Formats: sequence, C-alpha cells, structure tokens
Amino acid sequence: MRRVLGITHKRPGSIQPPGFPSGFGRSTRGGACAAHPREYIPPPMADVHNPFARAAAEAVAAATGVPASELTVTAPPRPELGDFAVGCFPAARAAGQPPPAIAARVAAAFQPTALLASATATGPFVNFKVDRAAAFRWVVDATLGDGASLVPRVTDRTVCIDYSSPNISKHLAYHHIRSTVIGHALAQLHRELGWRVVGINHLGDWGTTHGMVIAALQKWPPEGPLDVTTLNALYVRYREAIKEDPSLADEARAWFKKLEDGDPQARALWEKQREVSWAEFAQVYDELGIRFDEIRGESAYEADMPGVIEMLQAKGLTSISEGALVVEIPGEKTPLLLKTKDGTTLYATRDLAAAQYRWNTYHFDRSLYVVDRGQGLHFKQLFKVLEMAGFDWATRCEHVPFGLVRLGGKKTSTRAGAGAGKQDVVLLREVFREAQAGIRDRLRESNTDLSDDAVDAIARTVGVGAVVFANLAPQRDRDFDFEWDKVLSTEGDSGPYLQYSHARCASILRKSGTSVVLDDATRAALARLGHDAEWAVAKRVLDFGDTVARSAASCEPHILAHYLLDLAGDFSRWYTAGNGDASLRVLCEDAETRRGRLALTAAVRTALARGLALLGLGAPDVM
RNA sequence: GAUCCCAUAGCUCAGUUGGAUAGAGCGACGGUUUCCUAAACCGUAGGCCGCAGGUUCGAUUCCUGCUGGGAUCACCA
Repeated sequence: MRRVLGITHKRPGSIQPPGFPSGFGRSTRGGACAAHPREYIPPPMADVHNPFARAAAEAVAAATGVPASELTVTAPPRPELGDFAVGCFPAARAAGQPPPAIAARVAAAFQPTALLASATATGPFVNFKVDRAAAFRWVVDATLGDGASLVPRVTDRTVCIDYSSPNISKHLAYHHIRSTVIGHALAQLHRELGWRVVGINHLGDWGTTHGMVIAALQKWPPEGPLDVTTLNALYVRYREAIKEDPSLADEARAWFKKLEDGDPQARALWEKQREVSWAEFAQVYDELGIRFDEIRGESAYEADMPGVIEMLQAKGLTSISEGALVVEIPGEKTPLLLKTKDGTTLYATRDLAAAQYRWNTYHFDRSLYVVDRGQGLHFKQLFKVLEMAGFDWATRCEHVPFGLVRLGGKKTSTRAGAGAGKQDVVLLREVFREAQAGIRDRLRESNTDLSDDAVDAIARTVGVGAVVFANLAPQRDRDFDFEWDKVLSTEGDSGPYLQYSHARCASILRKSGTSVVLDDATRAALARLGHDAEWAVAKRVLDFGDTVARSAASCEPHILAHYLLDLAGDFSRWYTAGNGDASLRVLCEDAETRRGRLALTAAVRTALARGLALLGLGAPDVM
C-alpha cells in the first residue's frame, strides 16, 4: 500500500484545450464541506481508554442502573474535590429524584476497588478519587512498556489524507503550511491509533498555467540552472506580457494542448518543471520530516476524464448549462462543472476521478481533504455528486477545512500570482531560516559545550518546531494572522516550550546516571510517589490515549497540542517544586523515592516525545 | 443578495455530545536561581463569554433573530 517517495510520472491524457489560466498563485487545494459536517461523537464509556475514568462511570452505573454509556466523566473544577466526576443528572431523571440525593446514595454505597479509592458526593456530582498507586503503575506501564497500551488501537481501518498539494513551478509559501502541517498531524494521529494511512500529495501540475511556463521558457530561455524562482518569475512575466499582447494567451494554450497531446518537447519541459519544483518541495518536506505515501498530481487523472464523464452521463446526471457540461445539484444554486464550453475538463472532474481512484485502490474508511475553507462549496458539491452517482462511500469523504493565513491583516494566498509583490508572500524556507538563526544564537549562549553540529541540529528541530506548533495550536477554523514574533516565539505556549520540557526530562534522566527499567523494583518504588504536583503529572498522562483519539476523530490537532501544553506545565510545576526543597527533587536523597520519580520522569518524557512526534515536532534531549 | 465560518481578559487563544467558582500564554506589576537547564516557576491585576429572545432544573456551549469581521457564490485551481 505504501508507495516509494517520488514523482509518479504521468502521461498526459487526451485532448481538451485548457481552460483559462489563473489560479497559479493559489494552492490546488483548499476548502470546507458544509454538506458533511463531521461532528465529533464521543465514544461510549465502554470505549474510553482511561481505565480510571471508565471505572468511575461504571461505579455510578452499577449503583443507579443507568447505563454507563449515558454518563459522562469530567474533571472536577478543583483537584482537591477529586480526580474524576460523574454527574447524576441522568440517574435523577430516571429515578425521579433530585440529583444530589442520587449522588449521596451512590457515594454512600461505594466500595473501594483496585482502581478507585473513594467517592464523595458534592451536590449533584459524585467525585471519585483514584487509587494513586494503581494509577502510577498504569502510567509507567503504558509509557515504558511496549507502548501499545498508551492509546486505544483499531485494526483494519484505512484513511486517505489529501494534504499539502501545492502547485508546481511555485514556491511553498507560508500559506501552504497549514494544510501541510495539519495533514501530517492527522496522518500521524491516525497511524498512532492503528489506522493504515495513505498520505497523498495531490500536486497541482496540470492546466494552462503550465502551458504558460512552457511558452515563457521558449520565449525567454533562462540562463543557468532552472529553479523555482526562475520558473515563477517566468510565469509572472508571461502573465504581465499577456496584458500587452493577448495573443500570448493563445500561445500558452497551444503549448498546453501540445502537452496534452504528448508532444515530446512540451512534455520534456513540463517534466522539468515538475522535477525542479519537487526538488524544492522535498527540501521543505524533509525539514518537516514529512513523507507522503502517494505523490500523484492532477495530471495523473487526465486519462480518466472521459470515463468519469461517460459514467455521469450514463447515469443521466449531466446537462448543458450556458454551454458547459455540468451536474445540476438539487438545492444548489450553482452546478458542478465538468467541462467548460470549450470542452476543457475542470478540476472538479479531476477530483471526481481522484476520489474514485482512492476508493478503488484503498477502500478507505475515511477520506480526508485538508484544504482551506475557501473551497467549501467545491467539496460540498463534489461529495454530493459522488453520492448522486450512487457511491455510498461518498459519505466517508470529509473536508477538513482551515482558516486563511493572513499577513498584516491581508490574505496571503493570491489568486493572481502575477500581481503579488514579494512582500505579500512569506516563503516557508525563509521562516524556517529565521527561526533557526535565533535559536542557534540562543543555544550558543546557554550551551557553550555543544559542538557546532549539535547546535545546528537542535536549532533545526526547535526552529521548525516553533513554526509548526504555531500553526497547530489554534483550532483549524480560525484564520491565522502571521506574525513573526508569534511564530518564532520560544516562550510560553510554544513548541519550544514543549521541547524544552522534554529536554529537561532527558537531562534529569541523564544526570541520574542510571536507566529506568520497567521491573518489579521500579513498580514498587512508585508507592513513594503521591504529592499533589506529582499526582497532577500522572493524572495528565492518563488522558493521553483518549486525547489522541479525540484529536484524530475530530481532525483537530490543536486538541493534542493543548493537552501537551498542560502536560508540560504539570511537569514544570513538579520539577520546579524541587528548587526550594531538595527533598522534592527527582534526584533526591532517598533512593527509593528517586527511583519512583525517575520512572515518572521517563513516563513524561515518553508521552511528550510521542505527542510531539504526532504533531510533527522533534524532541531534542538537550536545549 | 444567498450560503458558510468566526465573536470569551488589553492582545493571541483554550474551554471534553449543556453542569460545580469560565482557564492558559503574551503584555503589565511584584516575587523565585549557593538548588536536577530561568526557553522555567509562583503571586497580583484584568470578564455582561458580541446583543436580544427561546429551549432547559441549569446555556460560553443547543435553536432563532440581530450586529460586527472574514470567506465563497460556474466555465480558475
């Protein structure tokens, strides 16, 4: 199922003169689907991974007769009230009694279990306290064991994720990062949960745009090696030239037509564009640690166009509207366009083909399109047409929309790439370079014993981490205002803060001079743990699995991002408690306590590292 | 005009199918380092959760309307 990373070389399909250019300054992708609003549906209590939370619900269920699936477990507003709270509202409704009375009865009948130590009624809630020793054991086993039990796993499920999907002959600019980073996080999250994941880069490599670049290459042959900057400049210049001499548009069309017809010269130039573009994209993807399972551009579907159209025609779905071949959609004002009045296929047609290809190839349970919200209507209609065509799997297709990236309050992704001045676009590689430079300086100051290579390596990891995290922390739907200070921030709620917390864990473990081993002695030492700051850390780790599941199910990486901030904060509070009191340090005098604390530190380190990896961030051992 | 998204502290944002005293970060002010890395931690100040109705025992959360901001609305992708 996995494909080797590389460009799938594509034979131009048939005919169709190209549509009118434009759109070059825009990612092929971007959009939201209002027709299929995928709301996150929490799992029934029986599927909650945290065994302590589940036990709390089951205890109330057993005492009241209300099924656990109807109960919700939450965290009490203040930790001293308890660890997990179950509201007695459903039981009260069923019994016709006030919730506090039910809560009191449940608490009175409670008998301690292996997982739960006590139950207290507070108003309508039953607040459970966990058996801390059992919880510490669970946390350490789940994180330091084989890793299987930290998160809930599914089997035999497949998800296709279309993300990043830039246009060739153009730089990866900052506005591409959201799709790239969100898509990658969703891929990682699903992998963690046991899904088969097909990460797809649906390159924008087809259309008259590319005919324009070919024409420009003919007209103004560049000197020296070709790169994306040159290609983009040629494109911009050509577009400008068309304004003066409209016949150049026909020339570009003619070149695209040649490309479609398999003309060797056109094809060679087009392939060169792809090659040069991919070389640059690959550098950025490498920097981000992203590998796609399938790199299959729009050109790959050109040969499927006639079949798609025939299929829709055979089902009687097509009609001619204003000269264009369309599918009218009940309840929609505008139809889905399959072909222009000139006979050119459109991207909707290619998306229909791509959707079918993905189904036929992977039989996915979910097919995600991580595309900006502006494309909402397109996907809504696309999925609707698939449904109208009788594909019941259409309901498995989901739009994963995200907000715009703005620069100084302005939209940065430009439809008319020609008019975009340099100041309107922030290049991704420039952002990374800037981020890494600042961090490199910082490291040289604070870690003078590090080699230059080590400094460079850490600066890369932390610099990228800052940028990636800044994009993942806000929920997808919100627009994103690009601000250098914020994106490059290494303090407070930031990627570097998480990485720093991880480095502190690593540092403490390093200084212990021992390695944490998951054995009986370690488990026994956990009995020494328990003060509030320590307990807060362990309790947080209990939620790791359910958080990952929720984040993946709702396609919201920010849920995990905020969880990790909480975890890092809990850990920071814990270890700084040792600043004023040596007996509270991990590396304290008492050997048994020390052993237990080291195990918890190792658990946090593992949870942070795994969480960071899921978001696409590295976890350095030194900062 | 139609549709969609958003509105929570000065700023940027969280808030787990409706529940207990709405939380972080930044900024401001004040503290913490002979001590496992101060990229950290603690404290103080700061809120009509846009407005008005509705459903409910209970609404920041769900529904309707309104205001304000953004996006989309066919032969571009």
